[in-house]
Amino acid sequence: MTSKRLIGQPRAGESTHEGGCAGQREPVIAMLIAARDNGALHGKAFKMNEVALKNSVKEISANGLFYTSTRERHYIHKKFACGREEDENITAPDGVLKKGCPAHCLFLNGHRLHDQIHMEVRTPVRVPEELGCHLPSPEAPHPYTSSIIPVPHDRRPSGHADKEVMAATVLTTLSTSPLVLNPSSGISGVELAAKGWKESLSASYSSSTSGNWSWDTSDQSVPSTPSPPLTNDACKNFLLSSQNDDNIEETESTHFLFEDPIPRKRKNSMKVMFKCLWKNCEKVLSTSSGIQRHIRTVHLGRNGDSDYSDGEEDFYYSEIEVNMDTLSEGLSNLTPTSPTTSGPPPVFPVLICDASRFERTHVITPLSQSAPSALCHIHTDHAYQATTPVSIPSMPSETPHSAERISVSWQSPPVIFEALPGPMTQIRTVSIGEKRQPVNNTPVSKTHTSGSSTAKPSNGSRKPRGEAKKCRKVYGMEKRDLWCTACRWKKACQRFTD
DNA sequence: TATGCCGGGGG
DNA sequence: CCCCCGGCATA
Repeated sequence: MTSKRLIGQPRAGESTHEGGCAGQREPVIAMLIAARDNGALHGKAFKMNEVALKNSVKEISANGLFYTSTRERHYIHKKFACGREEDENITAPDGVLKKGCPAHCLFLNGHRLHDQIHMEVRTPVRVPEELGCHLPSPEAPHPYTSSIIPVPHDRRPSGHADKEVMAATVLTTLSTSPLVLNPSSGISGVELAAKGWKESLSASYSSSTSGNWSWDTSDQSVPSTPSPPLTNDACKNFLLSSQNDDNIEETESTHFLFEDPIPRKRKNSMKVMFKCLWKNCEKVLSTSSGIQRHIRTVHLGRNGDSDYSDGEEDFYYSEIEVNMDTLSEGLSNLTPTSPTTSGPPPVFPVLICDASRFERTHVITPLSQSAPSALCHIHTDHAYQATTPVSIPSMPSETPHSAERISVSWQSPPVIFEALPGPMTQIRTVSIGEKRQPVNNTPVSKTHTSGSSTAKPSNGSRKPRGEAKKCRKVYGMEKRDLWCTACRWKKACQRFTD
């Protein structure tokens, strides 16, 4: 998973935990900031983040600064990382906010915090022009667009930590939920997510902050085409990893949440790389120092010999993991499966990597979490006539495995978020309905009953008898009224499919 | 032999 | 379309 480092995030070796800074309250707040002068943006609320901000942003001082804890900062940054990618799909009418813009603009009561934050910049910001360096492009992420604000550290009531994490998880999940993918709904993904947010969280987070937070999303919020936030690697991976609570390997995102500056144990096949995020620069180096040096010298135009770093480099590279094993394995599994296979379609990490871009992804199968059909034993008559396959309508059908995106789909829209009090919220996908087989997880997988390939293994038109106990066996002749309709009609049982 | 289910037919 | 059943294939 790709996770950008935060400004001010300690390097390897430094303690990142609270108190680890030995009294020096770690300045927090990495914010964002799209250099955006469009006044029309004011007032547009990015409600999705409203609650998150309420909880992540702990305090807002009179001068407009806000404080977070380290963990919150990570979360915030995470979201910004997501947002940034959204930005990449947007062509701002004013031409200001464009690809590569590192973050959004934060508004407080209609005023851009950006302006105020800049007055409090702790880190001396160097002006590249003064140093005679070049800017990669006018649109490239500008170093000044990020700021570090020194804040007292002990402001966070620790009791809220889990809620915040939960909030983060839910928010991120909502932003990538398949619900958002439905093109038929006129509601934007952001709004949907916001709605979910408010519904699920507003109760418990009534109003600890009276501030009128809003995120400006007027331009970047929703792509006109229903291209979902799924294209966002960062968000997606975050979601996926959070869904999979028993994921053996610690993903980058959890890693993120718990602020481990150094990847802990990894599988042998995992290779940690550092990728330059500078626009049009795909440089991938194996060491953080290397990538920092690269950024410093190549992009920031600083003296390569100098070890001085104000942390800006951190903002321009991301840590990625490259799993060679999974990569090859996943690709080899791309071969179509036999149409007679009645089990769950193969689920594998769909690792796509175009030549210059490495993205390690963990694709967690929702199938493992969906209830088996026998447990969702809802009696529906005329199930016999019902159509079995479930397809995700909004998934682009033309390129199931497009080179750029990872194909992930959920089997059923209803997603229930269980707001557990634990530090990590579990998110389960619950499928409802009879005989909804573990269905297509990727568009490439076949629809089980698709008419095209009924491809019988052998001659006859009769399909082999299933293994599962059918209604007749389960209920017996005496309870024939409990049978599914198909069984009653001596048709292929639709309740207990194999 | 019991079961699963296709094909066909009646209403 | 709903419902039923003859009859075949299979375990």
